[in-house]
Amino acid sequence: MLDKIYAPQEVERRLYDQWESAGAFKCGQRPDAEPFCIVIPPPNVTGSLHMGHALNNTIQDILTRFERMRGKDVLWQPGMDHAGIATQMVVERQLESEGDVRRQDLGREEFVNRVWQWKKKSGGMITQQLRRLGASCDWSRERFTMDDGLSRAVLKVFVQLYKEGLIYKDKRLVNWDPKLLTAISDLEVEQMEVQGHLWHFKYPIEGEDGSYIIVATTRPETMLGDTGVAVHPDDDRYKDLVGKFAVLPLVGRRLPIVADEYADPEQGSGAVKITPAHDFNDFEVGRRHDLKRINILDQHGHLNDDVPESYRGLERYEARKRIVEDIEALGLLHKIEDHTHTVPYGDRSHVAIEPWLTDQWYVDAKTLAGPAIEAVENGSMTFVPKNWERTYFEWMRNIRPWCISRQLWWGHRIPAWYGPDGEIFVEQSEQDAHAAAQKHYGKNIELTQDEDVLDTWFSSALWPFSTLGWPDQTAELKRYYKTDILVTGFDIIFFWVARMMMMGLHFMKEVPFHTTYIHALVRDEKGQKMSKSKGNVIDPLDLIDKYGADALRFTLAAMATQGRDIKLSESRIEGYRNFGTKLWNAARFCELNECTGGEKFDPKSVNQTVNRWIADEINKTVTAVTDGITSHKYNEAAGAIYHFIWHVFCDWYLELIKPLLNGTDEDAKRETRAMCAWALDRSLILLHPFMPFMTEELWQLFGELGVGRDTMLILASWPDDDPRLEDAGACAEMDWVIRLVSEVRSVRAEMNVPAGAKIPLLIRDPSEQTLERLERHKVVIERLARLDSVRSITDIPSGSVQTLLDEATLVLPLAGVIDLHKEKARLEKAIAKMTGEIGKIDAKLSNHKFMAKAPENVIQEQHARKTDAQAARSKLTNALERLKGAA
RNA sequence: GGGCGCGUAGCUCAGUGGGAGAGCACUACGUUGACAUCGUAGGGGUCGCUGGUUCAAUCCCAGCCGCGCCCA
Repeated sequence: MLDKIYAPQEVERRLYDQWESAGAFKCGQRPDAEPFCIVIPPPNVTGSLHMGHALNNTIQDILTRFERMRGKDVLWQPGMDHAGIATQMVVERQLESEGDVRRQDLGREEFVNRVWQWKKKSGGMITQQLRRLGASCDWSRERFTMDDGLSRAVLKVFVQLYKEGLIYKDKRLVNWDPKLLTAISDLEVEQMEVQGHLWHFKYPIEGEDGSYIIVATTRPETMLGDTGVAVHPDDDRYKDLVGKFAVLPLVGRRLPIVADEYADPEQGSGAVKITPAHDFNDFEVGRRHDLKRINILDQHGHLNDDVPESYRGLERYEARKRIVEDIEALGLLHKIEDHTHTVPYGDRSHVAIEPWLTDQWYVDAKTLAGPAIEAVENGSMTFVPKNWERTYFEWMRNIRPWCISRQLWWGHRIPAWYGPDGEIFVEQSEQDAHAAAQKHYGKNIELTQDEDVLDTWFSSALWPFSTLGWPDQTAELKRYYKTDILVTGFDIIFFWVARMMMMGLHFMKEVPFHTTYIHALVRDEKGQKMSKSKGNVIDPLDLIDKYGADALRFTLAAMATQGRDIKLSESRIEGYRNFGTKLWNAARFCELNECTGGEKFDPKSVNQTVNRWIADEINKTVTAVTDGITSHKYNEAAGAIYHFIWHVFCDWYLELIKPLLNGTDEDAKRETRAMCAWALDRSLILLHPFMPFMTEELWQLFGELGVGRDTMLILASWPDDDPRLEDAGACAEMDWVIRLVSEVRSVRAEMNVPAGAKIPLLIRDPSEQTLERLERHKVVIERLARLDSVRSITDIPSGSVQTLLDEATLVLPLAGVIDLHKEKARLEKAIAKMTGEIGKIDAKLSNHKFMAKAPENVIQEQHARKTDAQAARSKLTNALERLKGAA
């Protein structure tokens, strides 16, 4: 006997182990089958499961399990990335707390060792958490971006792109993080709006005593690096000054006054100071006018030795204060205004980023983007929902060089070696570099390797082919590339999707996946993105502990509507937990009634109307669930199986078959048991991708009760839509039964007939068909509607309540029981509703434009509706008249 | 400033060019041994506002109001 209560904690662990140890997740076991491959968006090795992962991986697992059951050779490729900055920060913090040790104290090699130790001990917690969610990844193929194989891919890609001129070293302004002491890419910078000030300084004009040009700035401290002043060429106020020089206060440097369209006449004074070494826009202006670049900051954001002595070593905000004071003391402070502007912050360090002039490595993203744009334009890769392609195009068409070097120790070290004269040798190994150097210099010479490592996303960009074995031409690479679908959130389109497209097309000559499904972001109740720093995260593991993984997964799937973010509410999860319980109890019913299957059974062979009906209903559900998943409308698929199990199978089918199961017709009993078992099995199959644990548990338990199973549910076959099971007649008939029962129940409840009381049902004006149906379903109708008899009549007893079912009038003789006032009110309400309905239809039918232009079937439909409504109203009116007569 | 999206029942959200839906919450009543994590019945919405297209608009179009996100 099934336990009274389903206990997810025990079941989930046991079944996951069973699946994994049986090799159910492994790819390559169906060599003749069509392959299906998803690569996981590699979570960060320092990370733990959050709601975004839960949604992302639930969707991937639904697809994976679905396609596996459809018979494909499925690979869900798991793994993690090494998260350069995040991981280095974690280990540095650990060293600091353990013994006040800095990484520099250990040296590079030892530090990297410690990171690997950390990874072994504490990294990758998330892969265990994904197991708790039920993720059916092929863990035997788990990869890590710092693995030997993936590192080899990184080396090969870097060297090849360098030799093709698509990677180069350049001295440019970068986004410098003065806390983490590394460059970061544009994407790792967050623009934050802050309340600041606009300081207006007077810069004296050279050789014109008492004459000034006023410049406005949000960053006074950078004035020490000014090398020019720009005004708009059309700005009449300053026309005379162009070509002259200003004198930089505090420093004394001569600043050429140049005409440049970058200067906005509306902004501030219309004149802008130019600091080419510390501002991206100024850098461009400086380049146009050949202005000097003077770097005044060190790596920590402190003033360096290229400023007047008294400012050297000052921290940037301290310097700002001092400079404003000193300018004011000189009488050169014109005014200070409040000013809201955006300031770049590091997404990891949360400190203001400095544009800083350094040597860094860049990828020529513009060139690589070409084919990646084209692949989406020509449909080789499609976004679902489609409108995300606009976002993709927008970014790709305006893409800038990608800064890939990082001043870190944890990551793929850049395979570039320098000779004593600065000559660069980029090769896949030190040995090759030496060989190249030997050739270049004609002798053996000492080389030093570049100190920097690569952006983590550089290796992630190779993920769809590096995880499959590239650069080796493995069987898996051949079989599973291109992969089928990438499932991810929109926040990662630039970071990852775009870059995988570029690298995949360049190195594999084919897109990495034909579809990118962009799912919602799981937000908090205020619609805010969940983040640790905001402290608004909901831990999915807490929800799994409380409700089970199945309930969480089902909730996420049911809410995964395209184009809308998910605001998660716990009551919804509770509701779907209850859905699981409902199924569990239905299964207990099946067990109690020996509906456990086992024999070979053809659902087309059944005779009972109720059984033909449920076969048709299941068939419809197969179609709905299959279509929902294949069209990525997971909410529709989840809704379809939910509705079937609860509101068709449990609410009606099980109730309708109770008389048969308790009856004496052995053939009908046998048939019904078999059909019921089959229907439950189908339900388990269709629900499995969403609720893998409970369905597998029931599948196996019923296998033990029946004559066993050929496979675990995870490997069972997904059904096809089967037209043979369609049965419109049975559906119409059972629909009639259901409406009859519902109608009687409704009247009883409104008339306050005690739930336990059995009453007679009389039917007037029944058609032949109605009489046949009544005869066939008499027992179940009496049972479900709590009736002691059902018969047809010609005269309506006084004091009866009447209601309508198609052509027939249902009469409940409740004299003495009914509340006349209530019944009168009920009838009047029903009549009013019909009158309203008729009025609306009449308005249409009397509109000659409607009659002239509406399609014929719509007009027919309106006529039919009017006829029905009129008939209904007339019967209701008769009933009301009779009631008045009785009173 | 540019782009994307959202305003439908008390809450969270589906949906459709021709008869307004779900889950939760709420109200009443609980029988017939699968299920109180449940059953039966019920109340509740001028589908953000204003115009337009159409025989017909909650749905398509425009504008407005409110809200969110991304990019500059």
